[in-house]
Amino acid sequence: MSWTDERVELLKKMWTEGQSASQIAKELGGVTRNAVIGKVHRLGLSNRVEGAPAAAPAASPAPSARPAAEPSPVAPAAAPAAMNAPRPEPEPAETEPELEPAAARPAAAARPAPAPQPAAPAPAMRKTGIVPAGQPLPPQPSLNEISPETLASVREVEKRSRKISLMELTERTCKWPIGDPATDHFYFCGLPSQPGKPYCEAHVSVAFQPMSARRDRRR
DNA sequence: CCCTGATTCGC
DNA sequence: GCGAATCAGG
Repeated sequence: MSWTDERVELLKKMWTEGQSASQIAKELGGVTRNAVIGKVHRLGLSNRVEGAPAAAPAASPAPSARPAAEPSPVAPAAAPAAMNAPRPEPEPAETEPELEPAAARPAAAARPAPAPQPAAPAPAMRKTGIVPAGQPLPPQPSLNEISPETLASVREVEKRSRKISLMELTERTCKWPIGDPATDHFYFCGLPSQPGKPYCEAHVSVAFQPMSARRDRRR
């Protein structure tokens, strides 16, 4: 493989968007992330600053937070297929890469995760009256069990998700489903999952919640 | 161990 | 110019 104009352009685009070198390499095919990085430097666009820190931080296991206790899963296998039905399209289109690093994950930091109790079964879906494609949706945490901050960060993440298909899921990709499985607008988050967990940081914070937090929020 | 980008240097 | 190997770091 060689650096054709097209490939270079895709490289530039993805790098500008904040994609990691490995993701770019995967997309291009036939090159390693080293090749991508090398090319990036030779092109002189190494300075990726200027409001585009997107790349999923491949976070290292937080040492201080989350001691020994594991939070109780809200609905591990269940899918939050349609968090709220009125949502039209998750499509970010070709808009600005508008990003805010710090604000993107406030909820995760704000959840110390105390000792968990046995998880209660996921509550049945609230009567919203909207069933997009005829098929019943899987059980999912109701909206009033998710803190507004967490919800907001999740929505942000979903805009930035890699939108991968079932076949593209691996051990280390977030398996959080987005959209309605019965429609064309269905995909998986695909961002790097937390080590040992099926979801990325943001979705872990929704799926795994301490009982106390859930109790406090329940109505 | 997973990942990130940066640098070096033989080709 | 290219990119594997290596380095430094989260």
